[in-house]
Amino acid sequence: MTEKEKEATLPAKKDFSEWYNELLQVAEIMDVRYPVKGLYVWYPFGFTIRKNVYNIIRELLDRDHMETMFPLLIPEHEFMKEAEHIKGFEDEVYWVTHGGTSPLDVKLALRPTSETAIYPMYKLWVRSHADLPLKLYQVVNTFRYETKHTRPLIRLREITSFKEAHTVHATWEEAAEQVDEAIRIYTEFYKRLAVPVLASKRPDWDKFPGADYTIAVDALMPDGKTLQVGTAHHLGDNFARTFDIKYENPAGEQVYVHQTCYGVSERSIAALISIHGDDKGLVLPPEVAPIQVVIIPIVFKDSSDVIHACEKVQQLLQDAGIRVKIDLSDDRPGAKYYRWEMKGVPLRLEIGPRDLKNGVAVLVRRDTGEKRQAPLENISHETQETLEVIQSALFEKAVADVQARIFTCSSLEDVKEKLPEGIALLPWCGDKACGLQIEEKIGAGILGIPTGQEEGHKGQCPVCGKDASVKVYVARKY
RNA sequence: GGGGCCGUAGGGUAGCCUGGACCAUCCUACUAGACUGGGGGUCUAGUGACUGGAGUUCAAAUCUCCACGGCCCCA
Repeated sequence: MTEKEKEATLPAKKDFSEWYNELLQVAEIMDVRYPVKGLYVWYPFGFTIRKNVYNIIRELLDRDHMETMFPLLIPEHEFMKEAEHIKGFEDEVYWVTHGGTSPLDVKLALRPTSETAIYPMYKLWVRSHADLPLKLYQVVNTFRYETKHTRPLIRLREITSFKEAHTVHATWEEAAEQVDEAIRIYTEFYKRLAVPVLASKRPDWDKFPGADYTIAVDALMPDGKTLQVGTAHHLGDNFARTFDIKYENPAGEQVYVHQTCYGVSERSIAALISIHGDDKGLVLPPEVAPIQVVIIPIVFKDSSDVIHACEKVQQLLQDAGIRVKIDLSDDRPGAKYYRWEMKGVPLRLEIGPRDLKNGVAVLVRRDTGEKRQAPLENISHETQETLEVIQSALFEKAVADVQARIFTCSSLEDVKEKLPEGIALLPWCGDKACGLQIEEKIGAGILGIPTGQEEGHKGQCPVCGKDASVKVYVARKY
């Protein structure tokens, strides 16, 4: 087969958009053929990745959050309570208007997010300072009527996997601390996916509708655009006043609570796939790979001892807690290599008659292609160790890539030149008018002020020329 | 928000402008069998499609309109 024909299976990664769409299909993540715009179907293989990814976020949250589940439908009068919130979402809400053939007296919204479903109940649940803090989360689907270009896992009409946490605190300061904690949790979560993220405080005009402020984490995609993959919002007492959520403090006074909410979605999986994948297909970090090791028996006529050896190895690996599969299909070995490379299996193990004679197996890393022999006698230890090496190698490589694509700039021309590659760091005076002009002049967005940045003299604002005390991330956004 | 292009087996294409028969064609995929087997195998025999609706017509994959879906450009 010629090189050209091989490429026909999957476009090169440098053609990122085509590569992404095709990969979802060929690697069996999502089937994009569902006949409604913006809705897609999880293949079982993709869904297993999802399961593994969400197990991690659950593990992290379950340390001090409780999982819950609220209804999908929100009555109109609750949804319409918070003015800012409505303004932010009204254009993208689906409404249920009929029960059978009869019009409903009260229209029901399909949640675009769940604040207005949850907070009427929080009003009932929160009575005293002893009830606080309250930290709940749920993993649910949400609906947004996107009119722009929809894209699987990234811009959806049904977000199938929205993990949203909603916390209640006694004071504004405690809530602020929870927002920081949320960002720490997300950073750890993404590290487990081997995805480096940048945290920044969103500018005021880009915060969550109804929030005091928003801190978000972004991932840098291969095409140089950033993908917002997690947000944490300080809601102040805005929703508490709207939904009348109060507690009795030790002094016996009724006071409004302070709240936060924070979420991640299947965009996490979009980032995971895009950042690590290559021209041959998926590259999955061992943590989330549905199959961590695939064993390819190299069989000739009558080579039942090869099969037996493979089964024995499979058993050993399974006992060590490794997700392992033997490919016994009657394809040629080469065809199997390509198939499992497409599926992103981190480690391939080849065993043939030649290896048996030598008492070894051939180990092939998916991320580097590196091939080496390992003795069969301590195969499970070798495998385990290699998987760990791959996991951290993927993260380190991704971190280095992001670092190399953040550019310190001082002028708008400079930013324009650098943006196709990645992210710019630019001084900004903090004035909204200047910020909007920056965005307009370079045709990109201000992500925000990097968290942890110390204020001080950072140069001149490229618009008004005044002294700037902060630098902001600027990037082309999804 | 405005404009343009497109929709043919599971996937990729030809045919459409200029309506017509025949099993519509090729690559791939899938099914069955045989030979094979250390990087996408070969042969044989099969399976499978004109997005949906309305209109024009003796006749529609082809022309017209609407819907749904996809892609691109501009703001």
